[in-house]
Amino acid sequence: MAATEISVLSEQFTKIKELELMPEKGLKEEEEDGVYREKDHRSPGELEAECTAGALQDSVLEEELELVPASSEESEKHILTLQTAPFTSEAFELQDLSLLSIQQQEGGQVMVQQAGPGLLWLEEGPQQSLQQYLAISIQEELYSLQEMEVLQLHLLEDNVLASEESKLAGSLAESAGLTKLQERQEKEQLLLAERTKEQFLHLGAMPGDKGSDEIFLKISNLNVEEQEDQPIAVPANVEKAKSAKNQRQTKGAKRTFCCDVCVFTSSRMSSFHRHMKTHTSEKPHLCHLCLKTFRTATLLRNHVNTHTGTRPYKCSDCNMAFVTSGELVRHRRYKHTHEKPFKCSMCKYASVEASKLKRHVRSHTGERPFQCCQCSYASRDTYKLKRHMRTHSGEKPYECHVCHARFTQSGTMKIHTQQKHNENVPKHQCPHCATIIARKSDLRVHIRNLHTYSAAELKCRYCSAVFHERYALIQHQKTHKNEKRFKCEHCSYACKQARHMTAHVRTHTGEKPFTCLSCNKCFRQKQLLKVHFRKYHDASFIPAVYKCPKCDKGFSRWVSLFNGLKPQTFV
DNA sequence: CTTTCGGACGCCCTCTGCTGGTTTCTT
DNA sequence: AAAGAAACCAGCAGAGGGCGTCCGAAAG
Repeated sequence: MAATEISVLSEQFTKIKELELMPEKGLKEEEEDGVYREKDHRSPGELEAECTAGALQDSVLEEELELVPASSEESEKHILTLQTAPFTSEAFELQDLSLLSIQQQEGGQVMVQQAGPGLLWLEEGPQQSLQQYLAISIQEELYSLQEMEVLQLHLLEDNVLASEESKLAGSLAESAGLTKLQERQEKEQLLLAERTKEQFLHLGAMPGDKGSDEIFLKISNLNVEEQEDQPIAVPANVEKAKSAKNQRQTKGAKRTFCCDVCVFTSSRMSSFHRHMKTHTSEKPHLCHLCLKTFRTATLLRNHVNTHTGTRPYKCSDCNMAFVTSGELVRHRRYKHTHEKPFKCSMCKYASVEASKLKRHVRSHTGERPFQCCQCSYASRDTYKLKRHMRTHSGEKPYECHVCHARFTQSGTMKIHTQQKHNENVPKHQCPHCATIIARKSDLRVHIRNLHTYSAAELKCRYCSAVFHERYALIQHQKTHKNEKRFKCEHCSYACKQARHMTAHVRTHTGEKPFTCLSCNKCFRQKQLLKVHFRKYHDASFIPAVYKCPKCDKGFSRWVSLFNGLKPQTFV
């Protein structure tokens, strides 16, 4: 590793050494909860064998862990392989791991506890000292647990660092799927390691108790020099983590090949090799049209079909055609046979695809796994969350082709276009009255407001009639519309409006509430006062004069002029 | 080794329905 | 002119259909 990198990492380690020592709590918990109960009676060698239950486990040279970095020579380099396994706590995330400390137990086992950000601490027990600590720096990224298995870890131990070479060798060492290429690289790295007399530490992780976020790392040294002719086996399988007993493999027993990158296991070597290819980026099949590469010839052929438009699987009932037979079968279920093999146990829903049933079941369970990162909204599927995110981004991807108004959802735009720019707009007739409403949802509001039975009595404003439906009340009140329902108590006068009756009643009472501020003269109506004020007190007021076109005589009111002309034909 | 098949995931679409602000009509 | 009611309208979310693609297991 370059000197500059060393200096940077040394600085980092300087900070690490300033941290408080971890308490022994982790050790005690471990003893109490019995996580290591099964292992306690075993020798370190057995423990290591348990860890190396991969295909090539027998070749691993075991060595009891030495976790005293201070005793290491300054030139010594380490490779730590972090072995992960499925955890009982689903909430476990790697960022938690990056906060862990590692406490060493007998036999090279270590317990992991919360420590400081980005650091892994190795403790050795009661006799703690800074010299006895290891710190592992994790690159500044988030990793899945699977990724952790191939993660390069820098072991910071005063001046001791993991080298780039160590990283490569470590990656190889942890890989149980040994392709030829990997094997070749491995040998090269082993030779390299031998030259530099590297010491390999193997760090295996195991799950803690149920519900616990703890993981347990098991560390052993791998002496490269002593296994140079043997492939490095790495504790790889997941079953080991689940049940130690099941992992033990004896001669003659059927072997299980376990992928250390994912949870895949197989009893057949060929299947295992085929699976391991999925973890490589090798895509030897090239599309000569777009230069895209594919892992298998079948995938390439299907892809080329998308270029050529070749869809060999044609539906006999419609014009649709598909690249694969599976697509055709599914299409026929959707469109023609309507076969729906996936049935909901809680309702009558059935679907063509399992994923649709899974999505549907969430409407029963209320599960909303897709949480918006900007608000409290969570959706039941990815599409709804994506659609919801437009409310935050303001994105309006749908544009009306006529008026160019933009919309967040296609359906909103569709109804806009239909009702704003189409002539043949479908209308919705209210089943209870003659009202026609453009939108079905608004018709529903109309029915809710006007045609829903009301327990409370709805009384007519003008008579004693009572109704239980708003629409009936309104219709009834309209019957009062043209009748002169305001009748004078003192004479036969009747009118349509209350304000007219108010003014009329004053003719009986003599009330004149409108007083001129200039001459104190009183009037029954506001309008009369207004006319009076203009005529007698407003100097700027110019009265209108209506002249007769025949004799040129002037009148102050149009009506007077009109009456004067009445006997004649007025044009 | 290739093909077939089914499962799974993702993307996009439509239909539906509710809500609240705005506009129009009525009184 | 003002107030209230009803219709209009856009925004938004729920539910589900349909298809493209990838993958692994099994069969040929």
